[in-house]
Amino acid sequence: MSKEQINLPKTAFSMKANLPIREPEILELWKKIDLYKELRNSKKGKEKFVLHDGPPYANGNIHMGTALNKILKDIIVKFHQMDGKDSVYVPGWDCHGLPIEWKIEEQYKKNKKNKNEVPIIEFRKECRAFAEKWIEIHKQQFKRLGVVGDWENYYSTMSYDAEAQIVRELGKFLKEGSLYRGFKPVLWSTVEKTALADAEVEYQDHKSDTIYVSFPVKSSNIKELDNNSSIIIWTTTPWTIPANKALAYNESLDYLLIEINDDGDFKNKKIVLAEALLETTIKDCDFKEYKKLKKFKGKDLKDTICNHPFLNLGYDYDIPMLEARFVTIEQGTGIVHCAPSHGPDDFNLCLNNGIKAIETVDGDGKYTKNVDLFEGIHIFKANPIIIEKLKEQKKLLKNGELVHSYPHSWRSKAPLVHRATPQWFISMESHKLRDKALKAINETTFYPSKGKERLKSMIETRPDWCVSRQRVWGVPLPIFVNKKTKEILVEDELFENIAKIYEKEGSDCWFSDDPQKFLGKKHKAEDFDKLSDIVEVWFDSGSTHSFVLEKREDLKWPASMYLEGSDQHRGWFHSSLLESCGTRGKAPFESILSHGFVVDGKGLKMSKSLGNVIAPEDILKKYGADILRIWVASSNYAEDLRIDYSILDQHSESYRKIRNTFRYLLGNLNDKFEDKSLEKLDIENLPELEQFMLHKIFCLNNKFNNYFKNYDFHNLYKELLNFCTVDLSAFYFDIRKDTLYCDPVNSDKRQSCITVLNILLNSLLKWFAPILSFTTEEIYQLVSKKNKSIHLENFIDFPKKFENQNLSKKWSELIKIRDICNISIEEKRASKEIGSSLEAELNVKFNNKFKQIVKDIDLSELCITSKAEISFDDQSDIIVSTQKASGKKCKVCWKIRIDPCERHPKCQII
RNA sequence: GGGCCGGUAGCUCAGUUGGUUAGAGCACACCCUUGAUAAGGGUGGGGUCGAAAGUUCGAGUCUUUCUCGGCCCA
Repeated sequence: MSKEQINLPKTAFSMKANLPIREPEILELWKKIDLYKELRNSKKGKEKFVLHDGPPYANGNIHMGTALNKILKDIIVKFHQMDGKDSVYVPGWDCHGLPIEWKIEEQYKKNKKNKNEVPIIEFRKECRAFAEKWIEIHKQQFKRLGVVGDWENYYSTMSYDAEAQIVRELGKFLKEGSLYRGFKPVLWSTVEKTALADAEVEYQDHKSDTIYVSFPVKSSNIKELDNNSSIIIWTTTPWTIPANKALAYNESLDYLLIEINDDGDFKNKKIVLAEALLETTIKDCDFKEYKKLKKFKGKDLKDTICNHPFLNLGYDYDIPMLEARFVTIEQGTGIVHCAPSHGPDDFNLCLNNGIKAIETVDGDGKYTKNVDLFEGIHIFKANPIIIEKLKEQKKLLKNGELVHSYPHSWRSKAPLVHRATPQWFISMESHKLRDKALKAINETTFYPSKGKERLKSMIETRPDWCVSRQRVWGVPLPIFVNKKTKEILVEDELFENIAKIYEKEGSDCWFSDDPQKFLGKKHKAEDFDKLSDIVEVWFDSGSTHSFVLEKREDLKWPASMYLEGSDQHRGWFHSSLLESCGTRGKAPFESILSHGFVVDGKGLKMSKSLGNVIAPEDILKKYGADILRIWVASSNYAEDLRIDYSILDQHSESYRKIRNTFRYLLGNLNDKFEDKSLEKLDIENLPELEQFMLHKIFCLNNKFNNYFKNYDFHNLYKELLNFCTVDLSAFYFDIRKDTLYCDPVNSDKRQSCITVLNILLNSLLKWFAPILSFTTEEIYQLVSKKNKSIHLENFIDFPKKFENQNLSKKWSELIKIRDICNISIEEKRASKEIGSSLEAELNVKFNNKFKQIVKDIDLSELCITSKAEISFDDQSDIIVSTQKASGKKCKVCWKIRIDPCERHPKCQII
């Protein structure tokens, strides 16, 4: 009979979430109402927030890193939308490039098809289809995470518009003159006359000539290094000596200056070599008599200049000594001869020191006219000639042979060489690109702030940007070279003409159609060589700001934010910055947010061999997207993010707490939510506890805003979760159960509580919506008809009158008193004298100083006991004693009373 | 191998300019409740702050070395 007299919670919102089943239904709803369109309509004309999507590569299923990235983006986009902005999100994909080419080639190999027999056009079509297929798969996977965006009008780097604009962008660099032709070494087969990719290289044993060569010192900061001294190098490629441009040492190694006393070319000469390699070198060179003159650190070699061993044969340029970490004491002399045209290390070291590579060997393997004395000689026949010349110049200490692992062509099995081939570079210096980029970095906000230094130090030290690739799946470099003058054709009309053609039919035609089509009427095709290189893919994605942000009406340039993993400091952040600074003098972003990598529960990276890989799909099936979204929100993205099933289990526990908080609210509101005006609320007539809760809401909202402004989600989430747990569940909800269940439905006190529950429901729904996108929608659909979706709502602006610092201070004290009482109650519970706190009666003796605080407070209500007697004196602070409450238990409110229950006088039982 | 970043309770995270016995939530243990019930409440245990050395009256906070991990580069 008593059950009918109380107001128990009732709601259609189930305790069990069943997210893997329910979330797809919510996705259907969003599709049905066209949520993205609704979002745009709802904020038409409002200030825009544009998070520009860094395009993932359209290849392979998404992994945890991708999921993290997309969810983080979605959370931020939704926050700004609810903050009143038009927060536009256009997803994109990166489509060109080698990995897709490889995938298609793999398919060819499987089907015994020869790539060289397939027309480029056909090959490229297959690449395009492959990318398209993955875009569709990715789309579904991203949507399932709850990511809301313009999925119908996504962008891709292979769209005709994109390819056209990339040509225009390159045109800008060409016109400016900062895009120049240089040379860079690639692995080259002189048999097939082609460059080889890493995958086409096999390592086999090969017999090489070895030589020890002396480079006479021209000048040095080490005074003992006079004109009678030489630097000694060792190499297995004598034919690269004519291409030598520098010597490399390691600053942390110890070096020796020794004098040779044996008869021969080096009698009484001084030579330099690494101390650790003295013995092997002396032995190899058959020296018997020598003496050590000086020992010094590698760093002392700084600024030393040498002469080329062929100085007297016209090689009269300086050979600087450069510091390089790749110099080791494994073999040789601890000093490495550098031919920038014939080795990647050499090339990079020289490039960083302003020494450019030139074309020294042609496609057949013969020295070019750039090589004095040896022009026309094939490099594989050059070694004996070079060795002979070195002997003649008295620069050869010793020659020999060595069998070692060496790269060969997988097809012809011929040994390969590093050969400098023509490549296209964007200069960091010629038009002050580096300075512009560094300035732009200073004007950008970084989350976390350490990203700024990271990007800056990369830009400070990076060499010129090589943008050409000898592959086929990409945007062709729009370059014609005059056959006679070797000049590049740089004309706006040309670039615009090519761009217009690409806009219509894409860039495939570059490889198939008559070059005259691109040149127009002004030039004759037969006068020009048309390049077949393509643009490296980082230029593609670095240009997205130009064909997405600038071109689309719904976006803005620069973007409000770029958000990617921290590896993109070297990648997309970097290339976008350079492209934009080169063409527009400014960064294409106002802020950069970078996040760490997903690692396993122990902090190790995920790998198949460790067996610690978790796929987003597994999580969606077992937990649902909202749990994954909680994981994103609660992790500190400034560092690496750990995930395993125990971590996810923990987050599902938190989710249940949050879900039950909502369930309590909904149950007591009987699913009848009323969006009451906060301004009109008569706060002063509410009970103090309700006033205190409004104050709590107000403060939490302030914190919420601050955390949100700093994109500090893990603290924001923690704050929300603690609010649910500490302030609501264990405090307010627990205390107010009595009122909600047992007071008359329309009593002022109960109605005041209902008002606060309404406000709480509304607040929590909105605070959580960007994170718990599905669950908040589920609830919103249940209780609100105002909008079609929770995501169309705005955050609440709480009136200042909610704030009440004095009351807050008072209630903080009361909570401390409550804690003390609880300890006392617990003692009686432990000794089995009482069970429920309602079986307890408190006697609290306060110091007089508490009089003000406790004056109008019902301690029994605060501590959920049946009775509380208080008294005051001047002794100690607070003394609580608990005893079993005497009397009868009211059948309705379960309070134990000697007198009849004032609320339910007829329901007393024993 | 080099550069950068990081290591605080089982987990996710706080710890201002060095200043009392290092905090929160979750998890765990025990107890209560059975009118939020595959829920809810109470109490409690748990950390040589990655390791060592140093600076200091005093170090989770500063310095050095080492170690483990991550990203980038070679």
